[in-house]
Amino acid sequence: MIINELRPREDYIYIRALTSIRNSLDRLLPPASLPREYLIAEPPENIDADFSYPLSRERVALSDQEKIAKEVSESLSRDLGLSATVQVTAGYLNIKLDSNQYTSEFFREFSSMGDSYGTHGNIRLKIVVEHTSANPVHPLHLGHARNSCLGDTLARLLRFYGTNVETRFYVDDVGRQIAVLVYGLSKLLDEGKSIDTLSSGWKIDHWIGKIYALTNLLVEMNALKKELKNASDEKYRELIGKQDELVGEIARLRDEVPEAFEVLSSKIMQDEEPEKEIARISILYERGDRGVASQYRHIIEKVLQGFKETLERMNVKFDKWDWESDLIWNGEVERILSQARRSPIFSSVKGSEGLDFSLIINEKVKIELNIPKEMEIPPLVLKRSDGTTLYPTRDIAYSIFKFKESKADYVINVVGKEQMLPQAQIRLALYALGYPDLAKRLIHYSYEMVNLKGFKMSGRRGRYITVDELIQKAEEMAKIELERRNRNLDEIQSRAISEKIGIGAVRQSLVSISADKPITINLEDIINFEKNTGPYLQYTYARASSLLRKAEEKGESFAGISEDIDPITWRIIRKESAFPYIIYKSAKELKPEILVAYLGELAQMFNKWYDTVPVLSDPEPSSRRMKLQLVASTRAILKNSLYILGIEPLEKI
RNA sequence: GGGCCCGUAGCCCAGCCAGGAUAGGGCGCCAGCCUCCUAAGCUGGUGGUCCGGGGUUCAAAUCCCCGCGGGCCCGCCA
Repeated sequence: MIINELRPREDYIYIRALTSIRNSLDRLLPPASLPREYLIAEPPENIDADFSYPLSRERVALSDQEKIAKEVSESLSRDLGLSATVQVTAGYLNIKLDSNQYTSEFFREFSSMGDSYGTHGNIRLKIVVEHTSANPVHPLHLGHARNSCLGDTLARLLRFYGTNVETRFYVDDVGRQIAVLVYGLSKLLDEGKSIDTLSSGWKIDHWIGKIYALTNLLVEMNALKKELKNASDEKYRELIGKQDELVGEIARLRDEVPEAFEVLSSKIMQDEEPEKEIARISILYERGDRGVASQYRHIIEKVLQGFKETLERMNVKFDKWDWESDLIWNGEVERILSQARRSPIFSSVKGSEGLDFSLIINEKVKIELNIPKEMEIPPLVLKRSDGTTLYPTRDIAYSIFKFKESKADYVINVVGKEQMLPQAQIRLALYALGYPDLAKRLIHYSYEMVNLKGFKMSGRRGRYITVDELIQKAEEMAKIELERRNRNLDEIQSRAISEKIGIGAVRQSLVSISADKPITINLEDIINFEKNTGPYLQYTYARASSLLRKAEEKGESFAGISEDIDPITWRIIRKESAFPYIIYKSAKELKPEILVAYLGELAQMFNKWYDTVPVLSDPEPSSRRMKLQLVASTRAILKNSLYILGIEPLEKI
């Protein structure tokens, strides 16, 4: 999963050095099967060098090794005007750069680029990131938190890199789930009250989540009761067990929304065939029935309002909100269906209209569309027998819409791993229906599930931890930690800071783990404030900021570098000069965790340096000025990175 | 039954794509550091059959094969 078009900007010193070394190796060595820059790395700490390359893998004669060392050194001097001593030790080419020359070049480019340090210019590439897209039937929960943080961070990262990014939220308002909610809610609204009145005291999406879950459970109960009537003895026992479970779930919700429960339970349990009614509503909505549509939209807008509040707290914003139903009403979905009917892979699947991919699928197609070799793709049913559409059908239309409407080069769908198969089917459908290029540029950015220890989450049953609860918990913990330090902050300041720290903790932790690892957490784990966390970065930033504030007050200058650069300082400078490369790499590979890991290392180096090296009290002016420049560059890198992570920098903590 | 992913210290994770120097961080635990720029910090110590077994290679946590354990998917749900 990479964005192939992204290239590193060639005028950063770190990237120039890397390129120069790679070029000289390529000149003297036989062609390699992979770009040699991948293997040019920082050596272990006990080796006194800045870059190294494992020459032993190249099987070159000893005499040639010397020649290579000489060429690498000469080319660095020629290409960058940088003196370097290059030696071969233990099969490694070890390159040691002139730290003074390198440092002054680093500071020069840093000061000339200012706030944009680390970007790669404006790339003519449009990327759509669709993420979160939660069903508007319950509040955002832990799984969505991971989705939102990943999606939003990817969008910010690509934007910072220099591509043109548009974020989109798909309002999934068609299908059974939402119809269940409308069915239940309409029973309550029949009494003549408004949603706002009924939900008073609740955050609207939280209340609606309860109503949805309760409706679902009562509908299930209704069906179960009927099944019980004509069940055999053996079956009866099994169903009774299931009933007990349902009763437990319902009782839990009854206690939370007692008034709604009274109305819903009597009405739904009396209903002869709730499923029929749910299907009827759903069909009417797809047809665009005015009454039903206004009812639907009214309810969904309420839930979206709740989503927006939560997302705003997390610093997540969307450029566009797309309604699934619009794609049906404006004929986009019907167009897909008629294209499908004309396609050679159109077939009858279990008596319904569908696509049979077995006719087009082969190894080449699988590779092109990023589908695993061994994966079997079952046929895709496009329509229910009642004539309504299925989600993948609508999503085919939506995929094309995203490409067309945004004039996108890539569309990234941040969607759970469990939807791997339908996502693959959508790519195949695009491929088969005449959009092979779009199919190749539709990326399923998949992430694994988030679970709570000892707790099975279920939206349908109303069992989940909401993002709002998560955030609140994080903020409370941050506040306690903040106030324990005895700062004289008033309540307003204290709350403002702890909100930002709480979000920092949550956002950093959710993107620091690779997306393909399942997360099982307890709330205390996700929120911590020590090393390698969002708050640690915010703290480091605040430290750097206040140092610079003090320096400015004293009228210090930030120019010039000192004669001798000590090893700790040199390490940080090298690290900081790699920042643009890290941005390039994490953007190209769509891996924010690369950036996060880098930031943890940088912050740690800086804190270590900060503790050992006096800055403001350094009596030597040139050394003091260089140190201040280093603090400034650290601060700038942290600032840009925190922006990418959607975490607010704090000037003071 | 088939597929995808994960398995690295008591716990959480990076490294795997692109094989290379004694396998890195963090948490925890133990011992230190605030008359000095923010102690959400810093220093030192503790802790590893890289799930197991084969294979390829000068060299395997990394590549291949066979297993084991866990998660998810295989619906006219999304």
